[in-house]
Amino acid sequence: MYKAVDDRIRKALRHHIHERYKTDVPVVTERPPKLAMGEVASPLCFELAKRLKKPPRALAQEIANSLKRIPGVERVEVAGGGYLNLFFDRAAFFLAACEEAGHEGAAVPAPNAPKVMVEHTSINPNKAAHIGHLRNAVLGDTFGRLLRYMGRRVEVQNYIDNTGVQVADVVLGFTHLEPKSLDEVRALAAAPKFDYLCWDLYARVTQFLADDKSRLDLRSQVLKDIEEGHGDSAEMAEIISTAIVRCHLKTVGRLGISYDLLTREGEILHLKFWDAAFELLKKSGAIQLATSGKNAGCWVMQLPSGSEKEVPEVEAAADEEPSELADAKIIVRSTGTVTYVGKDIAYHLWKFGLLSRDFYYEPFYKQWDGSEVWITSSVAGYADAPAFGHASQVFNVIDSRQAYPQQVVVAGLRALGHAEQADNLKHFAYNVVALTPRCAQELGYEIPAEDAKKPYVEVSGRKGQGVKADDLLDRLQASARKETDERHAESPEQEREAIANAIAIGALRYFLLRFTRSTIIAFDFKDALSFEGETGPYVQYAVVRVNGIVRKGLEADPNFGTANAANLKRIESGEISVAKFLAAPAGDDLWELILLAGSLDARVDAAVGAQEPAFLARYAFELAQAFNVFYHKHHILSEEDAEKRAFLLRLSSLVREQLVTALGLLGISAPDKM
RNA sequence: GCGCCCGUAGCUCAGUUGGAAAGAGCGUCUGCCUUCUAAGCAGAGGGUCGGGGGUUCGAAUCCCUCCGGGCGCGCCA
Repeated sequence: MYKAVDDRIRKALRHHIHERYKTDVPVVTERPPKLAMGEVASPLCFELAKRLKKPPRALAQEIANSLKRIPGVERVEVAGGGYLNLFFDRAAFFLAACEEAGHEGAAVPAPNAPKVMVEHTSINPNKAAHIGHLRNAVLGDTFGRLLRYMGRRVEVQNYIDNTGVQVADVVLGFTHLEPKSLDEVRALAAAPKFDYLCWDLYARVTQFLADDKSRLDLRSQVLKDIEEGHGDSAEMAEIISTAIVRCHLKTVGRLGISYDLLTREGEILHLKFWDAAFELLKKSGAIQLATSGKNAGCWVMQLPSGSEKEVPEVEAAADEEPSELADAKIIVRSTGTVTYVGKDIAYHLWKFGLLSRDFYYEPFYKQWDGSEVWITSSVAGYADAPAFGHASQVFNVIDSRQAYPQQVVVAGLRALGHAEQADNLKHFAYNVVALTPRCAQELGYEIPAEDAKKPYVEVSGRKGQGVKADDLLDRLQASARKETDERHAESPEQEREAIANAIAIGALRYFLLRFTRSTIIAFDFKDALSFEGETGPYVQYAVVRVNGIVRKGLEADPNFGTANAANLKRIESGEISVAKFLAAPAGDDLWELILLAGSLDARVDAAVGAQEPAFLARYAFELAQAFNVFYHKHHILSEEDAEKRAFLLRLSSLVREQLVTALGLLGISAPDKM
């Protein structure tokens, strides 16, 4: 609601200034620091003053006097050196916010609307998921929810690198360290906690390879077999990666995460996506064959150098390649094999529907929400598969260390003449999850003395270090369950379990979302397991409190519900006037809560615009906090003025609706009680 | 060496395109449960926004420079 009024104001100001002064200045608005300064302010007169060479305050006064009435705005004032302060019609805002909260969220997009693709999770299918993977998945999932809420058509993909070295290493573990037959591996893969078993095995393989470098040849052979897709190694890799993917889907399912499609690297290889992309790249001149120098024999891509300060050194000897080709990115090795960036370019051409090839598809797994996730296939698949791909915009949720290869993919699209797609390919970058030194020590990892003083340390997943996602979830669940059991001993077991589950997920998702993307999260059990302060459960608790009011009201009076419904109508019709409860200054605190509750649209818009789910997490917390203050100040059920009680009740449920919506976008549910 | 990110309260972090007196949580100290669940609320204390220049009517925010930290730059993925 706030955004709607703000948009209206900006539009009116822009129009007014254009008409009156025959000039255009950027019309920026902001929330003034104090309520006494109104709800929307604009400093545009400072800029206008420069253009017109007139004092800003005088201009502001002129505009305030001549501006036509804007719906929803009660009055305009001039403040400070020339600010325009606009004051909302409080009662109208409240009624409109209530109206909007009932059916919030955009309409379902048309089947042929432009598609936004979000790729996230993309965990190597060779071991259990850890906390760092969860940050990726939760960020991507939340962003997808936000896009859907804004009415975009969204397709969520999870890329599976089932033919890479990481899977090869685990195959090597089963063939050389254990050793296990194909059938034995098949049996292990069907048993629970296979991802944990591989976690440990992978760490052992890392050590095995480090002990004797010549063993890397073994790995190369396994990798080659897997890529070519034949032999026992390939079959074992298939068994392992498929089973691990199921483990991952189960783990992220606990957090309410699902996908539309799993795309596998195997198909990109087997269906020759690269061959098609290679032709395009060669034909367009996007890549060149280096004939001399250190990259001789490789097909390379020259990245547009962003800076002009590149000094054209003349150090290159006559027989050397011009230096551009020497420091270009290698796409095809001198052996003729394609690098991973090359495959990624092919994959992204497919994402945008620019490749002459497509995958086959088959249903793969029933997800937590009952939906079926599809997986790519090399053999003619289901005719009734949904139309995947053909995105107009792509977001890749990938950690920020991979910024460079992502740039190469964008440059590749651009070099092929797909400037629009290059612009619409966004690296949704985030920083990794590290551990606090204390946490690392708690887990038994040795850390160097100089690292012990740092705020965070990175641990090695290759060595089997890190916090496994399921372990963390189990701990959260157990902790929430203990608390729930103490508070609700009388409730049935199943209900207590469900409450504990909601709290555990709320705590974890909020913890991962409260940090902005560029922040390195220093993970610590103490913070992650907290249910107090700025946490998910704090927000859930505010919702529970509103539920509690209604429940208590019903307990005290069986007619509470019908009386409520009647009062609602009287408020909507204006029979009960809410303006008197909101008039300044006595009504300021209530108005402030309403204003915040009505600001969900603005915050969602900002979160999507900045690609920053943390904005919404913060909003949910702020609103919960404001509600808690209100809750302590106004005792609703004992309010003697019946009209005021009705109003306070309506306000409470408005807050609840907005909190539930915000939490839902964060992937967090609010239990009835907790 | 080149590129990207970061430096804000004791600790962990916000501060959405430059805007009106710097915020939150945790921790510390002090209060508040016979009234809608204290997973809560109120209050106290705590900051040269890494240092220094500059642009601007206005800078934590933009530019330069220095200091300190992280990451990336492979015929790995």
